[in-house]
Amino acid sequence: MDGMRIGELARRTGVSERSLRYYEQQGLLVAQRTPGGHREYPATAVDRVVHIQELFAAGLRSRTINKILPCMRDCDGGPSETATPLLVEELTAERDRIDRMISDLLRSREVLDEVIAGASGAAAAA
Amino acid sequence: MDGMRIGELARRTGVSERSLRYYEQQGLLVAQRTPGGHREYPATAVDRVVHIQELFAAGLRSRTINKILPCMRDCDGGPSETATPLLVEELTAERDRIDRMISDLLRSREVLDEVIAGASGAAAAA
DNA sequence: GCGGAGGCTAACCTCGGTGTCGGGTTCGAG
DNA sequence: CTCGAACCCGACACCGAGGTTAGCCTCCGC
Repeated sequence: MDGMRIGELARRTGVSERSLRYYEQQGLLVAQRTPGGHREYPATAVDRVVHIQELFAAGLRSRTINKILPCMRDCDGGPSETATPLLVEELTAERDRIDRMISDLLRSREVLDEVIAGASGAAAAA
Repeated sequence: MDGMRIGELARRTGVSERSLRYYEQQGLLVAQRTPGGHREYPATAVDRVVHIQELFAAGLRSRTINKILPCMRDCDGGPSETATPLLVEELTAERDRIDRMISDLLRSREVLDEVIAGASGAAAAA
């Protein structure tokens, strides 16, 4: 129920051990250490890692996640820090970046569709 | 009117010499060589580079562009190769990949919006 | 033929998350 | 106590378009 080591956390979250160590290196995840130096995670770490994964999946960089995490409630059970307007601004900028990527990709798809249509037409004509 | 070297092509297209050499390395652009080894481009290269740029701007990778280019008419004045069904299939796969990226990003934006909403709410509550 | 502008190649760096490898250490069951 | 599994850390590879540097060579006008 309580402590687990990195292997089990990896198994439970589906995240590789490598990534978990990376998260720690980036300050996203903290771990107690056994006297021998092995990482020891509390049960709440599972949820935290899941949160981190969601944010990574959202295309955010570790630096950004680092700022967001302390503001998320029910992330670690701890009291959520107050979100500064600056943070909100940064997150909004981040969302705009994603918006731009989406419209770029939509345009990509259009171009590709045109090419496909042209290619199909050529094939049909030949 | 006819031949030009890499510097002029770069100037006319606004693409760096480095990129032009990269395009050649990727098989997107061919160049004659002078006896001394300098690249010699025909006037039509300008249009071709512009096409390449459009496709890059559309977010396509060089590998994809490499497949598309020979099928585009009025690209180089040459006869457009007949699009094989295989190519159409590959392009369609590429479009599906882009579609997946788009839906991933849409979900990402949702997640981010939730975080922003939460953060704003926390700030408002504080 | 000389000099400067322009071109050539090869090679390293960027960014960021993660796979992978290697060599050393620790844990825990038997 | 011993052995194997699990863990530690550091470091390199990767992807992709292209910036940048270094050292050498070519082109062309004078």
